[in-house]
Amino acid sequence: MTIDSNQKTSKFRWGEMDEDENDDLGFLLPPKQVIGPDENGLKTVIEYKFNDQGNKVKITTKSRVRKLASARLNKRAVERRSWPKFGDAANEDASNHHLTMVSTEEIALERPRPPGTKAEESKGDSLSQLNNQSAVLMVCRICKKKGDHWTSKCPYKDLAEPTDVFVDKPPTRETSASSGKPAYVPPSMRQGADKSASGSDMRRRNDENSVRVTNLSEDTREPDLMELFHPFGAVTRAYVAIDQKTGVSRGFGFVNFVSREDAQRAINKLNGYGYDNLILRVEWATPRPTQ
DNA sequence: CATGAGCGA
Repeated sequence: MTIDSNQKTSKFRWGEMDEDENDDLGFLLPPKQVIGPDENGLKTVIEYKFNDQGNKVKITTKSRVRKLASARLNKRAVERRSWPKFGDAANEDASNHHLTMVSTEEIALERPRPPGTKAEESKGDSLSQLNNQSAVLMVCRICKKKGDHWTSKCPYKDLAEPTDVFVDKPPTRETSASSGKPAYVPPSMRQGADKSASGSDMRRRNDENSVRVTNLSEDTREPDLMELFHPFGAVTRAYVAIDQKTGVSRGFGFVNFVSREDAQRAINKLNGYGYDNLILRVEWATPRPTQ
């Protein structure tokens, strides 16, 4: 056995068999030529190889270079060369122009966090200032106490005497003292208005047709629910319950439909439906106690 | 397994 054949055996690799064979005899072939790309973006490559019969063949490959895109890319790449080095590269030898390196810097990613929690410690002062401001703005309309609670939370809410604020006593169509013009009365409050139809029920949020979805994967968000449910009909709301402490999904949510029929069809179709490797449970939600 | 947040002067 010669030294040559030993070397050949040691560097033999199945995947590169053809290339290796050509490499061995490559010195017999003319060198590879690359011409262009020319003004039309046409690039020509001429190379020589031995075919299966051991005959020398010339291979000419023409390819079109995307002129505009490459020009644009090059311009931006050239621009980047003038940037000052940053990160770990800033400490490297400036004469090393072709520096590519793996950074060992620690880059802190911003994690999802529960709403209302501080992003950074330094913002504590401005946050408490903000709280103080809203406490001053908070004045209960029933007991007039400032900075303690909103009207809806007033301890005297149920036994409070009627306030001077218009609540359920519509002004009649009489002349307003200040302007001399008739005071505006909304149509639903005018005499003879159909109280049952529009009016008070209209401005209540429609939380009917509320569908509860459980067994959601942790990374399912409201847009995903929307996408999943809106083919069944108009969706007024998609909600995913988020854990207040950790900020991650609690694995269930709600979807509200305009029409009860659409909601029922969604339940029929999507209950037991496989989504993100989990089997969804979709059923009617029991209405929330505080609505 | 499991039933929602925040609004507001």
